[in-house]
Amino acid sequence: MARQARYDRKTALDKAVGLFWAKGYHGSSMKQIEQALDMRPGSIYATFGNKDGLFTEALASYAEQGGREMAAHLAQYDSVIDGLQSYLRHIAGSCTPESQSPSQACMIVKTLLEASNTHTMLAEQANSILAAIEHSLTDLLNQARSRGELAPTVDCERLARLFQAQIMGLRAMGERHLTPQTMQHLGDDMAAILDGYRIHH
Amino acid sequence: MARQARYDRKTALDKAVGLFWAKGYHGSSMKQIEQALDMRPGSIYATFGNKDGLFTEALASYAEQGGREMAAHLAQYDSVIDGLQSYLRHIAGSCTPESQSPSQACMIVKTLLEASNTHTMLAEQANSILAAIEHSLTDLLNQARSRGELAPTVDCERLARLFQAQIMGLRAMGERHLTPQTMQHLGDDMAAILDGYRIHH
DNA sequence: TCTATTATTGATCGATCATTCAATATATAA
DNA sequence: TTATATATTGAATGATCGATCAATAATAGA
Repeated sequence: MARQARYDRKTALDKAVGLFWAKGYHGSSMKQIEQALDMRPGSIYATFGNKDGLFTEALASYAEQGGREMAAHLAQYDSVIDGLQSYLRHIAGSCTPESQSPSQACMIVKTLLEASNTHTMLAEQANSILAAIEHSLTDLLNQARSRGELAPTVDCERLARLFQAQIMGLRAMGERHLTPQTMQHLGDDMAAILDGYRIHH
Repeated sequence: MARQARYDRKTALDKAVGLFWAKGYHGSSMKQIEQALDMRPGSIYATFGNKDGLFTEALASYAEQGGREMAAHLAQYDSVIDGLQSYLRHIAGSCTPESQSPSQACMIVKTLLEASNTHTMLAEQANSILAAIEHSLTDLLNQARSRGELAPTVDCERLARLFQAQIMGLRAMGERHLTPQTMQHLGDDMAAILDGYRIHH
């Protein structure tokens, strides 16, 4: 009974992620958004409400995809710690000059830092995403401890936050455009930290 | 032979740091800058050139002050590693809700992430400041190694970058507004990383 | 006091900001 | 085909952006 939308919502969101991840909320104008999504203002506002709504959906989409990628990566390993170490090295390795991603730093962290004093709603969204990641990391580490991968004395919540902070630091360092080898070394050094929490030394 | 300036340059820069550190480059409008500095546009432009010039000077001022504070902190300790560990704990402890600083995250890192795809000049400035910090950390660690504080096999450049990444991650986590105890634990856990590089293990 | 020099002011500039909406196009149901 | 419903368009909105500059104020030397 009606005309069908020319634009696929998910495709549009992916393009929005590409722009917002690179330039941030304040750094992306509606003009640039129109260009990136190949949509006219009316369509954008009809579909996503406003710039805030589009950013919110883009950030959620980014987080979901990131979560899926991390889960897929960890699924390749029997050992949780092996998986997390490999994940750190993988992140370090993907921070190369020719990586085509819009930015090396995490979009969630970029949003948290950009919005904390300018756009409370977005900062809170970033915060709750990070809390959810922290929580699922804690679960994962608790499983690892139960399985005997980690020393029984390990505080898995603390280790989860330490790991999360490593990712933040690693990816922020990625924005410095260091050499691939330097980034790889940093990933290795961060991975080595986890060895200290394994059982048996 | 001429009228004297009503505004002290350093005082104005401190106020600019307060605003830019909190809200970032794109998040701070000239209107807000006028208010923060209690200066009218003409005076601001006559003194600092333009918004970019003011931000550049503010960032440099922030970095110098940060460098002085870190040096003062380290000077309290005979051991370099002790000093760096204490510095990590100090940062963690200052990320409390009642800390009156404009932001918990580092302004240099905030600038790097915000400007990397929107304002190349500012990103390059942030980059070179971080490179300078990395370099002086490397020097410091090399001294520590010579003094027998660190294992002879330690790669001090790598350790300097690992330490820098810890600070980035720690202060980014500070923006999450976790409890003081949680932040303190994170600082402790990061400090513990350095123990692994000491001589004797 | 007068003159030269610099600082400050604040109205104003064109550009760009996010957003709106009447007009138009396209699809489905009848 | 016709009527209905939804999607798209793009010019236009008022607000705010960073920046300018002529007018005014204040200080110094003569």
